[in-house]
Amino acid sequence: MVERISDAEHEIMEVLWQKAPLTATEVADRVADAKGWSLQTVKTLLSRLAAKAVIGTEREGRRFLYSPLVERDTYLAGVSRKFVDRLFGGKVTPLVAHLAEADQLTDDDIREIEELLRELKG
Amino acid sequence: MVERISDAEHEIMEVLWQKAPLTATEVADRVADAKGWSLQTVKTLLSRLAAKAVIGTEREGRRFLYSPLVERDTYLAGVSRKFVDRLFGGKVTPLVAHLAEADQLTDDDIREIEELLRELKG
DNA sequence: CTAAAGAAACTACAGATGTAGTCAGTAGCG
DNA sequence: CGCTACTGACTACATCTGTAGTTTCTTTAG
Repeated sequence: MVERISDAEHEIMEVLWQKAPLTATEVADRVADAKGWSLQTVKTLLSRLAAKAVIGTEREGRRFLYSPLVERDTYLAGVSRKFVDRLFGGKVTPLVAHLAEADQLTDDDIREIEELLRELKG
Repeated sequence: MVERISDAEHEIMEVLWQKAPLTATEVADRVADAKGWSLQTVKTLLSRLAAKAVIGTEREGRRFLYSPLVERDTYLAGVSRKFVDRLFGGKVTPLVAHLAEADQLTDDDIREIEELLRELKG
């Protein structure tokens, strides 16, 4: 089981999932727009992720290169599962129903999901 | 927007959503099986929820009766939305796809969701 | 060679969270 | 009427999170 990743840490992971390996400074540059964190904050988050063995480090001269050790898909699958378990007793239908009620499903979404389900059955 | 409810607090909410109003002791009894928390812990959680105005209190003699002030549906809708936004860019399809890949959708689930979608389309 | 700049390591610190313990008041039992 | 037990209020404390500051080492420019 992948260790819990906090919200801030998740932002860092998204950057690394998009491109890796990256140095701390490169990661900081890429989150700067969205979050405006200082370089130090990003380094702290990278350290914590490394401590959890969610990312790996590789020395390159006097700095480190960071890369994810966990696939985005693997992580998302785990988190989704926990989420659905905890809030919807493990059933996906009520979740979809909720999102639908809250008008968060467009017609396109519905078509996409239907197609996906057809494939699953096929 | 409903204030953030922590995991432990959520357990308490589930009890109150199932039946309310309840006294602190009653809530404690109902979570005891699942979580084994002390009465004091439950009281602390109830206080925190009350401080967040997620539950309301009503004096009954020398004790309090607690009831949810937020509907379960409302809460779930908000949380689901945040979840899907944060992890799947707001798209439900990839979430369903993930759950499906992880074999967390049974044939029955698929049929249920298909039916739901049919209804949504009217 | 020396000083500045960059990088990691270590330290900080307030607020949230999980999990209680203790204190003080009150209501009922004997 | 005094003591016991139940209840809420207040206090505690370690860990996690968000968000850095400070120190120390090293490399590179002048």
